[in-house]
Amino acid sequence: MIRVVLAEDQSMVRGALASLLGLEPDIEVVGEAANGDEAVAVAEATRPDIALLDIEMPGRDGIAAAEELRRRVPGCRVVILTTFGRPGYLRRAMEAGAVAFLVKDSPARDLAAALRRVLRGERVIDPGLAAAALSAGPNPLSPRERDVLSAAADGSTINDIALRLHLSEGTVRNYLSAAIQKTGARNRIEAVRKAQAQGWL
Amino acid sequence: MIRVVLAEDQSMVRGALASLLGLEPDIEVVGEAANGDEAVAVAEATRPDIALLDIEMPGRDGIAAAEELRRRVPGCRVVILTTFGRPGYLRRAMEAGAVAFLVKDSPARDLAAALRRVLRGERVIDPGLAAAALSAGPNPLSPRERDVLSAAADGSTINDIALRLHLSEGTVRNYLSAAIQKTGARNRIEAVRKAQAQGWL
DNA sequence: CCTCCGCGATGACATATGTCATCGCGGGCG
DNA sequence: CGCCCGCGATGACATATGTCATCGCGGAGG
Repeated sequence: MIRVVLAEDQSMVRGALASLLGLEPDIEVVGEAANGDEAVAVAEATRPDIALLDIEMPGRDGIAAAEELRRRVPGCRVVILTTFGRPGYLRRAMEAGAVAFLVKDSPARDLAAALRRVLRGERVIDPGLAAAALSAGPNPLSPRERDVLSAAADGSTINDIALRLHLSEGTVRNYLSAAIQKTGARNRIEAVRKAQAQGWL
Repeated sequence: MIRVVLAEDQSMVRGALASLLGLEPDIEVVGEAANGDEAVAVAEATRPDIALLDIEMPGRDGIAAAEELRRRVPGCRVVILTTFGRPGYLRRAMEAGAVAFLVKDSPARDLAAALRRVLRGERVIDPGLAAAALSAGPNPLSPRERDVLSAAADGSTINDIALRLHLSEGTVRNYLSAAIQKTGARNRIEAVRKAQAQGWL
């Protein structure tokens, strides 16, 4: 039996995925979690073969959970299952020790097949996505540029960001300007959207 | 048997939901669709008791599909199942003829229960969400203000929007200014986010 | 009939934003 | 050691954005 822990914040989707995996005779869902912290705790308690993690979750996200799991539950292989095939997500997931990266709009039947391949020691990554991640290159934003761009995402004004990050307004403008250049955008909104599409935030 | 057509764009989630419903002895998934147009076509062909529709789908969305279904397949009851419990979505779904509105982060076991209640003629709506929709009031944005705000969502500049909508720059600024006032925002980005959170776009 | 409201536009104005040059500090690296 | 790079800052400048007053048109409704 392949023992799986499932982490996904939307309960209905989580329950549905559990039922999908339950159809397979050789797969057993031994634990469920609604966020990254729960996922680590449940995996420590149940020692599954595979942790199937969503990325977008409140609190600790799936990628951070993957890093933690590598340390705390070494025998557990991490599979990322996410809505968005952002190149940056794939890169970060691999760096965090994931062995497979699946997107939710591939066919349902692929899921069980991927888990079996993972248990045989294979890595499972969509070839097109892998190519996109490689051709897109690494994240060009410096840590501080990322902070500022993230802070700008919700419509905050320069002043808000400066106060929140304890920076001068001019500095914020400079970082924002740099981020706009590096993303090839024309203003901060485009920069935020492009960076998010790449998984750089 | 309750005969259900399922529309959801992410195939893995769609397959998982189908398997979840398949566990119920009195429910049968008789058709699946990946977008609103397919949903209408499949429902016309299979005449299900219930159409279970996601809102966010490419092409015709779940709400537009609900309207179409009311005309084309009158016996079919529409249930909306969506990620976001935005007040404006609920309102629009009800106006489009939906009889139930479920959010994906309620427990998986609620889904089948809701479908049974719907078949008994009940409406199923989360009380808290209903209250939020009523207290938020109707969409205060005029159709044109919505157009302009939507066009601004991707980081387009005033000039881009003016060209795209065949308006003068000043007019675009005026509409944008009005939308900012009505949403209580401080700039267009906040206005876009607030309007989206309410389901006004 | 008159009024209100949405649509579309113009002009003027005050700020906010984006860009650039330039500075100092400090850590890593050949 | 000298160089580069990230961080933080300042000042100046050109645009972009947001606000306001005001106009005309046309349809809906008291």
